[in-house]
Amino acid sequence: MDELNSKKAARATADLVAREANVSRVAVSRAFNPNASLKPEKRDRILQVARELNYTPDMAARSLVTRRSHLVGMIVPDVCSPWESQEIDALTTALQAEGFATLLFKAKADFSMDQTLLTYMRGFNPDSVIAFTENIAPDVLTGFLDRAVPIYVIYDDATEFSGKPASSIYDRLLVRQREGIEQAVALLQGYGARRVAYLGGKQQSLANNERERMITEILAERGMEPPIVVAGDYTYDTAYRATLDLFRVGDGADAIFAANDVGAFGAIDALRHDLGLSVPGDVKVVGFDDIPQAHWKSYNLTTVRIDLEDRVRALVRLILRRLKTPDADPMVETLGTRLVVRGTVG
Amino acid sequence: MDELNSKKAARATADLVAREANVSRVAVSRAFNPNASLKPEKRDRILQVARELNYTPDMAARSLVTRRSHLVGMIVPDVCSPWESQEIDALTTALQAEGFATLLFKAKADFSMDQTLLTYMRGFNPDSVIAFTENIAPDVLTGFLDRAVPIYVIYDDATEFSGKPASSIYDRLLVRQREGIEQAVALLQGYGARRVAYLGGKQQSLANNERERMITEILAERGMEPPIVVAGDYTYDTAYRATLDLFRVGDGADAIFAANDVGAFGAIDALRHDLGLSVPGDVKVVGFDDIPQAHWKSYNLTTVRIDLEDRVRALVRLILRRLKTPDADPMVETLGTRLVVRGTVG
DNA sequence: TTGTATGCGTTATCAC
DNA sequence: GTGATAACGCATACAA
Repeated sequence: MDELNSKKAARATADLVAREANVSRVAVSRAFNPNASLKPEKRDRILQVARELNYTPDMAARSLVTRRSHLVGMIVPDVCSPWESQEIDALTTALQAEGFATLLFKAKADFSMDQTLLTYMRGFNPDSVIAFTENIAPDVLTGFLDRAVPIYVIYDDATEFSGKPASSIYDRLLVRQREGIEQAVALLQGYGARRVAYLGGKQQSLANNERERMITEILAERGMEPPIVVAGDYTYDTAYRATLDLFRVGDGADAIFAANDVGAFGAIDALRHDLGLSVPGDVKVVGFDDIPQAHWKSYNLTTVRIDLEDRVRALVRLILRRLKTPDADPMVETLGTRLVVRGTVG
Repeated sequence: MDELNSKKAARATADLVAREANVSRVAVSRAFNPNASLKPEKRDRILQVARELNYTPDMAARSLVTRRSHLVGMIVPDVCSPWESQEIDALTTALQAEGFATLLFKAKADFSMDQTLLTYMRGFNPDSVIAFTENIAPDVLTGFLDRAVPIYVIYDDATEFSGKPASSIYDRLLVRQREGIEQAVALLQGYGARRVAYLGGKQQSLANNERERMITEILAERGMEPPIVVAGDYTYDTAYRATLDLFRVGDGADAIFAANDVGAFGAIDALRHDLGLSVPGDVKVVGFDDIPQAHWKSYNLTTVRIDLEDRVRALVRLILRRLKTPDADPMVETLGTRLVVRGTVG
C-alpha cells in the first residue's frame, strides 16, 4: 500500500520504468522514439510497463537536449473577435495532430507589442510563432526569437511587409483579395449600387488598409465613384454608431462594404433597427471573412470568404516546412478569396 | 561582424551573460529571481547585460529543477462556441498577469476524453488544468496528472460531481443558477407565458442537465406545467431545426428557455424567419450566458447572465491558492447568476 | 552577499 | 541492437 502510493505519488521517471522493466534508461528513451532502433518485443514490454507506471517523457527535459519544445506560440489581441477565436481554434486542432501544443499569449488591446511580452514568450522557447497583430516588424521579431522564423500575412500586390524591405528572413501567407472583392463590387454594381461606403477596420491593420486600397482601385476600374470611407475598428458597436453617423450626419450610401463580418452585422442592425431602412432593399451590405454567424438567418450576409481550412492548412505547411529546413529560403503560400452570395445584396 | 553574428545567433545562456558581466553563473540566476539576495547594483548590471545579449532564462530548464512549469493546461472541445472562446480568452489574460501561460489542448467533438490526450498533455507538466469537458471523473484526472489538482464546475445543490463521491481531491466552482432562472421564470409568468419549452444543450453536459432540472423544479413551485423538453446541443443550427419541429410536428409553446444564448438565437431566427411568428409577441425567448452577441440589436436577448469576469477571477483564485498550498483541503468558490432583461420577453 | 558543487529528466555520442 | 557517459540550462544546498 505504501509501496503503491509512493510509486504513484512520485512522478514516474525513465529510470523507474527502466528498473521495473529490467532494461537501461536509454532503452526507455528509445521506446518512445519511433525511429530509434530497438527490438520490437522489448519496446512493447517497456511501453507496457510505462503505461502501468503512468509514465510520460518529460517535454521540458526533452526539449532541453533536442532543442525542440513542440510548442507553437500564438500572440493574439487582448480580446478576440469571432474570426480570431475560430482561427486559433482550427490552428490548435491542426497543430495538435502534428504533435505541437499551442501556447497562448495576449497582446495589448491596441495591438502594441511590448518587449516585455516577447521576452516573456521567448522563455518558453516556442518552435514557431504566429502573431495576430500586425504592427511589429519582422526584424524586431527575428531579433527576439532565435530559433523561430516569423510568418506574415501579406495581401495581393504588396510583396513586402509594410512596403519596407526587411533584412531578416520571414515566411509569407499571401492572400489574394482581389478576386473576392471584384466579385462583390460587380454584384453591387449589377444591382444598381452607385454610392458605395467602405466601413473600415482598425486603422493600424494592414488587412484593413489593403482592403480599402483594393476596393478603391476596383471601383475606379469599373467606372464608379471612389468609396465613402467610414472609420471603424472591426467591432459591432463602432460599426453600429458609424453607420448611424453616415446616414444622420453624412449623406448615406446605397451600399456598405464592411472590412469584416462583425462590422457588417453592426451596420445591418443600425440600418434596420434604428434608421428604419431595409437591407438589401434600401441599402446593400457586404462583409468580409464569412464567419459562422454570417449564415444566421437574422443576417444572412453576403460576404467575401477566406476559407479557414485552407488558411490553416497553409499556415501549418509553412510551420512544418520551416522546422524541417530551418535555413530554407523564404517561403510563400497563396490563398484565394471568393464571394459567398446570400441575402444582403439584391 | 562575425563576432556579433555568432553572439546573436547562438541562444544567449546564463554562462554567457555571467562571462560578459564578470560575475558568476549563479549571480545571473539570482538576478532574475526577485527574492534572491544580490547587491542591487550588481543585479542592475547583470540585467543590463542580459538585455543587450537578448537573454531570457529558459523556462524548460528552470521547470526541470523548480518543478513549476508556469503552464496552465486548458482542455477545450474541438470546436469552441463563443462562450468558451470568450472564457479561454479572459482566463489567458488573467493568468498571464500572474505569470502563467496558457497551453491549449483540443478534445474530441463528442466531449470524450481519451487517455492519449491526457498522456500527451502530462508530458508538458502543466501546473494546473482546466477542463471544459465534463464527462471525465476527478479520479481519472487526478490519476493522470500528478502535480495538478483539477477544478470542477458544479451547480446549485449538487454537492458532488455527477452525484458520486470522489476519492481524490478536487476544487469546486459552485454556480448558483437558481436566482437567475427564478427571475427568468417569474418574468415569463408575469407576461402570461403558460407553456414553456426548454431547449436543451448537449445531453452529456452537466450544466444542461442541471438547468433542465432547476427549471422543472421552479416551474412546479410556481404552479406551472412542467417544461416541454426539446433536445439540442448548444449549436445554432440544431436549435433552429428543433424549434421548427416543436411548432410543425409538436404543439408549439408560448415561451422558449434555451440552455445557452446561441441556441436562443437559433430559436428566434426559426420563429421569425421561418415560422412567421413574432418574438416576443407570439413567443417569448430567454437564453443563458449573456455572450456579447446577446445585445446585438437583431436579437436583443433577455438572458441569464453568468458574469465572465467574476467567473474568471474565481477560477484564477482557485488556481493560485492551490499552487501556493498544494495540500490544502478542497476549496470552493461561489458564483451567482442574474437575469438581464432585454427585448425578447414582454 | 557570494561562489562551488550537485541534480533535475531526457537525448546524443560513442563505444561494443 | 544495446548500454555507459556526457551534455542541455538552470536553481538550490552548502560552505565561505
